Amino acid sequence: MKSQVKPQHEARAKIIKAIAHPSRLFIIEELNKKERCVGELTEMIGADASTVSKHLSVLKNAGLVADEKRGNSIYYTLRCTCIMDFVGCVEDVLSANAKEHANILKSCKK
Amino acid sequence: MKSQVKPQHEARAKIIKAIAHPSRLFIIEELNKKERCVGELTEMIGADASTVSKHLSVLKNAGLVADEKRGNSIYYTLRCTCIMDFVGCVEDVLSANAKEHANILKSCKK
DNA sequence: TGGCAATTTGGCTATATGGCCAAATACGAA
DNA sequence: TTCGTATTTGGCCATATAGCCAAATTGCCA
Repeated sequence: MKSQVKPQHEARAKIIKAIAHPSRLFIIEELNKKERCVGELTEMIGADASTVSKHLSVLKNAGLVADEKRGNSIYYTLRCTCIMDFVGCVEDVLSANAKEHANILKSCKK
Repeated sequence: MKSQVKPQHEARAKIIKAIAHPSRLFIIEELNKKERCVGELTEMIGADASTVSKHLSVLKNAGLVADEKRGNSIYYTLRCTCIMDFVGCVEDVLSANAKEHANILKSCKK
């Protein structure tokens, strides 16, 4: 790989990796609707608070969310809503996969 | 997490995880330009052919690329070009992060 | 058929990740 | 200051991933 290209791809992969987890995807979608504090997200996800906190720190390190302390909770917000567009693209892939799978099944029955 | 929501997020995360690797991002970008066989990609990336082959199978399993045998090579093509739009979004995040980082440095100097 | 080139698979190791628990920290309120 | 709540951090284990090498496979072509 051209030497210059690699760090660029590594930086991008880091961001995408931060998104690539079921709970973190869920968090991103929730934060797209409205800001949430750790406790709320923890309850919605149903995992240990420490686990959710770590997910949030992954998202924060990637620059995808911001946090703000208010009262005695910390509220997280989504910094880049264009991520949600991407979820649409992923859904397209999923439905294309499902369709293809159905076709394979159909051709087996022939 | 609502029981119904989880499998959906797992399916999405699987796809995104497949994209979240520097070499695989590189492959996706190359295939967006034109189809390529394993040997070409291997040379461009500079890793072992078996490694590149495994990356391609990850992408294929996710339904992101398709392969077609021609001559005695196997050519891979990108199935969903909307992924490239997403890379633009990731770049936005990266440049926002860079900007913020610069601001922090600036405020330290004050 | 036999050999060659392209690709994939299996096996192994090193490293990274996700999860829980327990403990530490931060901070508002009494 | 002391208590209590919210959140984060550290430690640990189980699992997943990336990489290389070696070996197996596939299919073209002499």
